[in-house]
Amino acid sequence: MEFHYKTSCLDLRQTLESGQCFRWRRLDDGAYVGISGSHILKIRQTEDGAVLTVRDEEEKEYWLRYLDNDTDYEAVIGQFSEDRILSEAANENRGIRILRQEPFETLISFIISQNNNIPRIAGIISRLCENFGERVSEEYGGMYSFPDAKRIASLAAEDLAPLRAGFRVRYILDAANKVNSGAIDLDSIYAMNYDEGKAYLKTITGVGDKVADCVLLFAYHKTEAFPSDVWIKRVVAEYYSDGLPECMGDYKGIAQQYLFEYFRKRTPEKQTV
DNA sequence: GCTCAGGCAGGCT
DNA sequence: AGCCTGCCTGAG
Repeated sequence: MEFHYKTSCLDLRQTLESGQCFRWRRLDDGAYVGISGSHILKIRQTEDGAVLTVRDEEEKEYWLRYLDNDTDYEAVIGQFSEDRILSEAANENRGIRILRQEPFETLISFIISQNNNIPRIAGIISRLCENFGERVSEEYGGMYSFPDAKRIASLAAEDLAPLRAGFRVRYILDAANKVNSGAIDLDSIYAMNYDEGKAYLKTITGVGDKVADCVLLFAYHKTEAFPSDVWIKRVVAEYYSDGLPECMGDYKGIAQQYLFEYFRKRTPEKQTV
């Protein structure tokens, strides 16, 4: 079925190519195809929102949640208007959504992201899914699920060599083992506050402040998280050395995404694409 | 050869 | 607590 999702503040390119997710593919006609869990979506931009191609009503609801339909982005952007730079960044990138992704996939993806660049991160994740995920659909040349913790925990470091993930392999295995054994219960993090969730995630080897913040923001939608990467550190050092503006409130994570895009666009020589 | 990529662990002070 | 340093891999 096709569902016409009428909404503001949803730009597929800004959202799906923002670096918060790594598995969306852009088709020749401009539409995007993605998979999350066992859910598959084809989505195409329209003037007033997007058209979703899904199997049934239940799938539609899954994807609306994934796309963070419940957050009022207009209101958040309005709140940001008190800070000139943030306001400009937000308005220029008003189509960005903070996705609600699957926790385990998000955890592994951002462990892989450390000291790495986006094309390579996407390549490693793609090889992980093709080698160890399940081929859940023959559409679009074959769609693979993200392997679950049990599957990855069953592997040895040498099995993961084809990923070419380097020193991150032992982190991937530690995370999968902790989740598989129950030492880490990812579902329990939904009910935790930001500080609790961060401390909990950091008990996984290979998860530091940055990775924990990305997981809390892009999987659990804890918008207080402000992932501080090399780009944002430069921005904060130059414009917010006295502290982040009050108007960010509990939406620091959304502000971070706007600022990240805004400044990344303005330093093309640093881009790796 | 070199540096850098949306960092982190481990060791040091 | 805060500062180093090394790290797989591949592109420029």
